[in-house]
Amino acid sequence: MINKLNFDDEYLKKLEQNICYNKILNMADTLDVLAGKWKIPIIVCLSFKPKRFSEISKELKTITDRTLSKELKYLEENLLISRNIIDEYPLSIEYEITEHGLSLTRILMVLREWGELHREKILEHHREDSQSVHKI
Amino acid sequence: MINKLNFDDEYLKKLEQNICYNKILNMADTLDVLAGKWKIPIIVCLSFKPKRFSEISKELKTITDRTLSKELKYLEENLLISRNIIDEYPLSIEYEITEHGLSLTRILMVLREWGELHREKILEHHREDSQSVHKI
DNA sequence: CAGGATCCCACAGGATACTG
DNA sequence: CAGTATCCTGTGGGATCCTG
Repeated sequence: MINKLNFDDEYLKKLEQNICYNKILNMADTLDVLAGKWKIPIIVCLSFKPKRFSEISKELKTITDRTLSKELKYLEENLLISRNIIDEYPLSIEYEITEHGLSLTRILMVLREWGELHREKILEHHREDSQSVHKI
Repeated sequence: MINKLNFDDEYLKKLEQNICYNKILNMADTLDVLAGKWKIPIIVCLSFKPKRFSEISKELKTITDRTLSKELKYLEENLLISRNIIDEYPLSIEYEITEHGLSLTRILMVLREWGELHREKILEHHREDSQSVHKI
């Protein structure tokens, strides 16, 4: 989670002087937690209520067991979800979003809002493009 | 930029009913704009002032020309930066962040803040772990 | 049911060399 | 200077099969 961006030493110094370096690292850390195809869907899926492995798998139908397993482990290590053993025999486990996981809600809201804005911008720009083509 | 998450049709329906589907897509779109090793550093680098290809390359020392070229094109297509031709002979081009690009500032702030919080959480958790080890 | 083990492919991004 | 073209490698994640 540290120095994913691989700046060279000299630039790091500059950035550090600008107090910029750690800021960029923190951004990268957050992106890391949300990166990939399935982390957000899993988080959203669990944000409604705790669910079991097979339930999540069913809801996100196209996810593979392997990937779901890895992602759940990752999210647990990052304290975003907890893995609760409900029954020993037969084995029954429930995944639940933590408070820390819920603190991502604000991020997701902001991401969603900007995504909407961005989509508008892009569409608007393409409309202008096709208009100017017609003008010619 | 559409349906990167590859849900199957039935799940899409459910999600659509929950108005959840488009929200997740918008989040994914925003992440897409920020994903990868270099997009944020480039945006931050240009957010101070317009710069030329070689200047950016120098500041982010370890980036390759190929990657910088591709990323600049991507960011331009997404209207986050503009490519301004300063001189024809000799060729001189300046990259400048757009207003839309600056609107990412809020996202980056929120990402940074959560990244700090997250780092604290993780470190705190590891401290607890090592304490309980010492207790034993 | 809740996963681990293996194999495989597509794609991001680095290294290097070349061009208008 | 401002890139493009080729080649190459590491990694995310799918497919498939296996286990406590």
